Amino acid sequence: MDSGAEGLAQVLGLFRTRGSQTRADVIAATGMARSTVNQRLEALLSAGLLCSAGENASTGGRRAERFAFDADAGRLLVADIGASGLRTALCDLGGRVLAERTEEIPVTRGPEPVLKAVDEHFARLPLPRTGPGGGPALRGVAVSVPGPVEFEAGRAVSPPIMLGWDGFDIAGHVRRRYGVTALVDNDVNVMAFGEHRAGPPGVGHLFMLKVGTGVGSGIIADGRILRGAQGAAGDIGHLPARLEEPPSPGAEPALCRCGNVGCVEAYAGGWAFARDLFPGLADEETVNAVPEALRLLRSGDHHAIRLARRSGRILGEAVAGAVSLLNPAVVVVGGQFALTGEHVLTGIREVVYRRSLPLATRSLVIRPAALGKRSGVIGLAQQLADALFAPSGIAELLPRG
Amino acid sequence: MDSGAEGLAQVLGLFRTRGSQTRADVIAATGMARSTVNQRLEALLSAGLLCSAGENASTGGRRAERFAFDADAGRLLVADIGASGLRTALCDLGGRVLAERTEEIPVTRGPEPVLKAVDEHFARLPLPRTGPGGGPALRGVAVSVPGPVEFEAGRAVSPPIMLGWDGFDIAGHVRRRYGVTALVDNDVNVMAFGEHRAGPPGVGHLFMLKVGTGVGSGIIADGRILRGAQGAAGDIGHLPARLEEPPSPGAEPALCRCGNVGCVEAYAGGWAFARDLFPGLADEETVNAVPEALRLLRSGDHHAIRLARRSGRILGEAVAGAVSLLNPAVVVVGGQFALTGEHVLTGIREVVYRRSLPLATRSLVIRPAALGKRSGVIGLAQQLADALFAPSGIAELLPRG
DNA sequence: GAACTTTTGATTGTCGACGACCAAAAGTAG
DNA sequence: CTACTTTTGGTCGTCGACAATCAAAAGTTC
Repeated sequence: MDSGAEGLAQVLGLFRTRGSQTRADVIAATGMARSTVNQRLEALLSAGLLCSAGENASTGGRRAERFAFDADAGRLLVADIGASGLRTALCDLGGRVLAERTEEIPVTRGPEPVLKAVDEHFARLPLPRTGPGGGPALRGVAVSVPGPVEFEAGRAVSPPIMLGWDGFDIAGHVRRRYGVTALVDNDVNVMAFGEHRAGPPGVGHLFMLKVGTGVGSGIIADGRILRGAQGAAGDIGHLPARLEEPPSPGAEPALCRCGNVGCVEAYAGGWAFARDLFPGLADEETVNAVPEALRLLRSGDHHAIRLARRSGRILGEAVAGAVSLLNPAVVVVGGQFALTGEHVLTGIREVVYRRSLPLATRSLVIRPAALGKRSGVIGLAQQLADALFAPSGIAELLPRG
Repeated sequence: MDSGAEGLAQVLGLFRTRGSQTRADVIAATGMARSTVNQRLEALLSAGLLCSAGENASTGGRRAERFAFDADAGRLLVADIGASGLRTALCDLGGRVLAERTEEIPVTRGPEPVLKAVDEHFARLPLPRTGPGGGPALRGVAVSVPGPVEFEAGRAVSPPIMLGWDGFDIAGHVRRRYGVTALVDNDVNVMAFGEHRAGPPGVGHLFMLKVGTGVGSGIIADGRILRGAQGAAGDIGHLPARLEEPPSPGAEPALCRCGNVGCVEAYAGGWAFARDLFPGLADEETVNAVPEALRLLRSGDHHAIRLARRSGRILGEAVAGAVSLLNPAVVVVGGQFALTGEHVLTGIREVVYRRSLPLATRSLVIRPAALGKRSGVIGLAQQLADALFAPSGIAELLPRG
């Protein structure tokens, strides 16, 4: 029954994280006996999860054979559902994007229409029709949504901006439709995970800030996603904002779409940026005006730049708090608004390095998302691959039960 | 070499967390074979780590024998070093305090004098002179300090308020002196751990706020202490404070002892409370005036109560941020200032329930430290016991290597 | 007291991981 | 070509975990 699933996962994990390895490398890294390593390698090779990868240069004798994880042994479908848009991708098992599609669709339409759109994307992505000999098979599907997720159950819980999604069993929906492993997570969590994996190994503590239409964050602590008791961790966007100038007398604090007032998002999110850039806009119009606002920012409009920089500083205040609390090694900034020019990032840096404590900032790196707009889909694929290749799931991938 | 250390630790862990168990319980919980369970139990019994604990009521046949972790199989010495005081304890292996001592001594004296004071405490605690037949042996020593700690190395790093401790190898010092396992951690981390273990099982996410002379916090995420990249996580005390009233024009933001201005601690910590309660006090005197200020608060002085309540609200603003970010299941409030009456706690509750998001607060519990002033020492003992009984360390506790 | 339950102790054979050993393969240095 | 290195593939005995079995011990119910 067990038959070394633990060891199989350990060996496979080695190849997934460290790339190609020789037998001797595996023995040194795992501490397993040579005979055991050979057994595991043979099993993984015959399952098609490993492949030969050339030979080492000789060090005086016979050259050592290298093996590598075969990312082409299967395919993953992922859907990164944002507040206002959708990005889907076909990935290999290593999390590389082979093909992708995007679409503008507000998540507020509700689960059925949005997941139907996802299905259409998946149908049009060039997934090889999964036959026994017809190319790599589909191994799993992963979906992220812009709100809290009860991770084990794969369902959305009390999402503030996802009308109609509360309690919807997303994982069940997907699993029924595609008959493979399904995974659901929060959108910023998966971005954080993607950036974490893309970064240098050994960095276990990462803070991801997403500044798109709204503002959210994801936390990697000790290499794992920090979800909190109800899966609601990382909600930095609805913290009360600290403003640089004292509010002018009589001015009311900004109303936020979460129903509260004075949230970070209500001053520094993408929609707040559009609202401030185009005064007099109706409330319903601000969200739709975000793309236009970003165009203006990209074109170098001075007023837009000033506003973006100010957003960055307001965000910086919140991030500085998170840095003091979590002491991450790196802060990654992503999302459409933050990735439009360097203005938001500059504002964030300005405040964080001034505000946070010396020990926490001494070697702190604040950088834009290395994966750009693909942080989410890549993070989804990485997390899904982790789930597939965990000791509990690895048995299914081997032949003969 | 290995000989089932993994399994031994697993079985022992079962008894440590769930109390007394029968053989059948262990088999059900671990999934190990009966023969294996018997082997492990025999080993642990002969090592004196388990003991017999009566029998079950019969369910129709022979009564099942119960076994329990024998907390008296060894002793632990722990020292909880705070900013202004020291609390040491002799504990059993279950973390129960058998004897304790306290002393007022400022940590700023430096490592040698303070650790010498710890040694004197240890010498006076009724530790049975550890002989082969002379009572339970000393198994480990643990120390906590009020500043960031590089946990693996067991040394203090860049502590803001611990002059002269930077880089001091506390664990090495202790290990050399007592020749047993030594563990060093941050004071609030160990309090968080103690409260976490004392609370109901299954609560993996806890936020600990300590309000004593200063202000600090400790984070339990997924059942483990969150330390951050440099061991500096949890520094809530030196976040910029959000004040309820707009600062009066011309008023300068409060100077903090960390060198910055406007920190939470500079408005809501114990020394700030003393400063505001006794205006005109010299800077050097405020810290020493804290006990007197707490006496006044305890006596029901109206002004003191108002100030304490205000401190609570300022702390609440910071805690609300942490709650949104971390989504803990419970917030525990400890420290001398917070434990003097309910005033500070009331202020915190007032703000957190108003400020934080519905999902995060729906089932959030905010409670005072269940272990009172002993959170620290008990947390130290618990953590030390965990380290001793981990798979890597369990071999040393068994006879015959 | 007899029949039935349940726990416990002891034995045995199977299987997988390990480590030691040997021999073949592949290459380098002279 | 020869001697030496290094990797690889295989065999084999040992040991620990497991599962199955049997028998004794302890207790309940009738």
